[in-house]
Amino acid sequence: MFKLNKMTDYAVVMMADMARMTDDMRTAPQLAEATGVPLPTVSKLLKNLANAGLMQSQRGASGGYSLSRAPEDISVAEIIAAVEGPIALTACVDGSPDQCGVETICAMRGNWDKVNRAVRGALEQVTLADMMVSAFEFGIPAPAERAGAAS
Amino acid sequence: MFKLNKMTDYAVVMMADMARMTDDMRTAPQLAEATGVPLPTVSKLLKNLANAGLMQSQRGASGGYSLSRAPEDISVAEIIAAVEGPIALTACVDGSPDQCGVETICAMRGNWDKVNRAVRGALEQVTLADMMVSAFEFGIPAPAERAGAAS
DNA sequence: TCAAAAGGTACCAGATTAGTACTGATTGCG
DNA sequence: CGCAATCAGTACTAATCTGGTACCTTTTGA
Repeated sequence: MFKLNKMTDYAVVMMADMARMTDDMRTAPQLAEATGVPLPTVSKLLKNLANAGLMQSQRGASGGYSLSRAPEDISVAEIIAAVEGPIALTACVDGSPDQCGVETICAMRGNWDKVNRAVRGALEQVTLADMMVSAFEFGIPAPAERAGAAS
Repeated sequence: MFKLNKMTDYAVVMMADMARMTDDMRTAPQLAEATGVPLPTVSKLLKNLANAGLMQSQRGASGGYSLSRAPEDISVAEIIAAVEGPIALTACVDGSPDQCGVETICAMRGNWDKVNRAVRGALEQVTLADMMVSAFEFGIPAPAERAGAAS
């Protein structure tokens, strides 16, 4: 299905949630409360996002996290990369030299790079700001509507 | 990581292999031999590809499979869709009504559709013919080359 | 009628993921 | 100074998913 990890889904939701209140810092428990994602998971995700430079963290009492950039400047590609590692469709294309024992297959691996580039390019076009638009500006689509097409 | 299933990888390899000899029909055992992919797996994949209309199957003795279209007319998107189901990055976007119990998350699900469309569009640009080019025309890229770059 | 090949279903083992728990490090505040 | 709140990191477990296998049925040409 090509589905991305639930983690990435969470990450985008969390960042979108933070994007709505950029002024103040938010703690992991606050975000867990706001999104409904279990706290340990939120904490882990925030750590990854901070390491990737998408968030700034402030340690100590009254610390917390905040977006390091404007939502328009954060692409979905970056979020995915932060949570799941570099965006690549096959296991064989990055780093690991010889884990695929089948020659005929490996002969084609280089071509997956085209696909990777295409996908990465597409994901870089979509920003965090894009992900917020309809939900918070145009209202949430009615449940009946979602049930038919996309829930 | 965003990696696609090994199945899809196999599928592309198999189809590319078949594309090189469109004249005659090929059987599952032949393809398994040629690609090094275990026979039962090949068989399962061929079935899916045939159901998706990417291949034509001929039952009975001296039967087999053949591509139903020219390699230039088969997109990677189609192959992925045939093997892994419809291309959608989240589990929640197609069909299933209420499997995500978190409201805040679901409020944003509609926006993943943008990402899905972007990715699907990108994958539709890459054809099976594209996947064959360098491997069989320009030669296989050196392992050292791949190890360094090629994200 | 037989054998070869596709079509289908069910199942198992290994790998991966999501989630939890625990411990350590940093910093603001009383 | 020391406590408490918060981030940081590691290790572990349970559950899901994937890749692969086995077995049987159906079709069809010789």
